[in-house]
Amino acid sequence: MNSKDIADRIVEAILAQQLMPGARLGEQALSMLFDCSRTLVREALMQLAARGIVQVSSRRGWYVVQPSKTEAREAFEARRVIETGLIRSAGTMDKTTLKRLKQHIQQEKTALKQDDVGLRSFLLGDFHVCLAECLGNQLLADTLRDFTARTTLIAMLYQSSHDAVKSCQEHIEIVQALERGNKETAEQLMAEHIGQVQSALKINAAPADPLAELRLALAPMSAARASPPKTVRIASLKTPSPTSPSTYLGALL
Amino acid sequence: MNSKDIADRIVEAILAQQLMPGARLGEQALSMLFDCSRTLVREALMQLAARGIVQVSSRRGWYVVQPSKTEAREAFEARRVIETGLIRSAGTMDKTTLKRLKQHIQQEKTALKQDDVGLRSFLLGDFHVCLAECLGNQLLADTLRDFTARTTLIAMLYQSSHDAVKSCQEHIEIVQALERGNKETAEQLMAEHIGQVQSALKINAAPADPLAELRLALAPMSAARASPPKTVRIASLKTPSPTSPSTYLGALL
DNA sequence: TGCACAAATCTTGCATACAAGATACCAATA
DNA sequence: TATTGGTATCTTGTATGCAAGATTTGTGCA
Repeated sequence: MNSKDIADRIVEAILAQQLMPGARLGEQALSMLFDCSRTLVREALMQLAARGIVQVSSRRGWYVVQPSKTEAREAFEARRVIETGLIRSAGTMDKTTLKRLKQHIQQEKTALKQDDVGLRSFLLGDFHVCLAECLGNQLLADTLRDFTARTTLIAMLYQSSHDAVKSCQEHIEIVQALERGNKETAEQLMAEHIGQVQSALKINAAPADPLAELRLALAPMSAARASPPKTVRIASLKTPSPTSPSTYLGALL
Repeated sequence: MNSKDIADRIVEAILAQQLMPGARLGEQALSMLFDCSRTLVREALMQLAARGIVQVSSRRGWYVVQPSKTEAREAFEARRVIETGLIRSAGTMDKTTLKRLKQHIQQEKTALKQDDVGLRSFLLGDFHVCLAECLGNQLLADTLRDFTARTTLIAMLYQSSHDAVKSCQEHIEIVQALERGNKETAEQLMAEHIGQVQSALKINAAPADPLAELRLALAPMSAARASPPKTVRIASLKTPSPTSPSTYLGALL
């Protein structure tokens, strides 16, 4: 268990929407979880900070990033630029490569059927990384993984209403276009696909409500039952930056 | 002096061609140089490793990366994809932005006149980062800085014969096209510009020969003079991975 | 009750100590 | 001379200790 494994695990958890934006990543909690010293955890977090996945607030703690609206726009633009550009500059794809993409889509379908939300989210994002690898650029594929983690966080933060089934369908169409050798169409479809995901964001909604669950769990009763208070005071419940460590960190195991 | 400063300094030194590919970055040497403990140095190196700038060989040491031919191709393709895509997806540029770009080019010209090789190399690379910032995407600008560091290392490794004056001239033409609002031309020029830099590489030359100087300095005599030994034994001169630490690390001050 | 202030606790920041592997060096031997 | 084996040295890998700032908690007071 080295620092790279820890970093990878955290990124995976984000891609699977098991780590929310703003989630606390305490050094001690992680060191206990991965059964190692804080040193290794710190190294992993430093690497993730360099990749823009987490950030540290001095002597307060490490947190999964909460991209601002500007950062959200930039992340989607970055993905659009890279993914369409990669398709455009690609040569023709051989059979083996197409097979790999089709297999990936099969996995997506399976995850959709089984309603495995974590795996589904991971695979829908991983498709784009896989495609970049298939198009022969590992450097951009790695970059894209980080950017996809970012857009996944953005989707969680800005309450994306995007439909997973639709997303998968769009992946299918992109691969079909590539199979026909119709790169222009593929590029166009990819641009639209990313645009779809982006425009499904409620970018003006209250960003990041870590109390949503509590609110839902505690609020309703007073509304339906006897004399409700003038205003629902739940809003004033003290806001613990994230939920309890165990809730979030459990996702890493 | 925190780990970010150290990392930044190392990247700058690479962009200024003051750190060669394969250069050794000893933790102790750096900690003495920056007057801090190995801990901070390690954090910096970890961040740079995550960004693909340095790599560690287990219990042997840290080294500036030496991109393979494949990685070289990927890095140039990545830059081409990102920079042309960024121009394509950009809106119109305002006066302030154009002014900044022109100022940057003025700096390039000054460095060229003064024959300041380090500053020249840095500025020629930084132009692309600056442009990305001007086009309104900090995320891609940061990514591009790392990729530019990579291509700078590649240029050093594969003995680029590219002309700095020509490069600056191409920058001028790109900005002119942008000023005219002619994005298609700008995109085309950028693609060609990056292509020029790439094709100036001697990609099939012996990559990274730290002994080149010694070889040239010591070998010729025996060939022209009296009874030469059967084989020139220079090749068996022990190969010190890089030059002495002081030579390289001096560049960081 | 509400508020202000102080103490206790929690969390990261940084340095250092020691372990362990890799390399270089040196001597002994065929 | 060339090679082999062993030892010393160098370098990173990891854990831990302590300092210092931030936050939370608790307490006394009005």
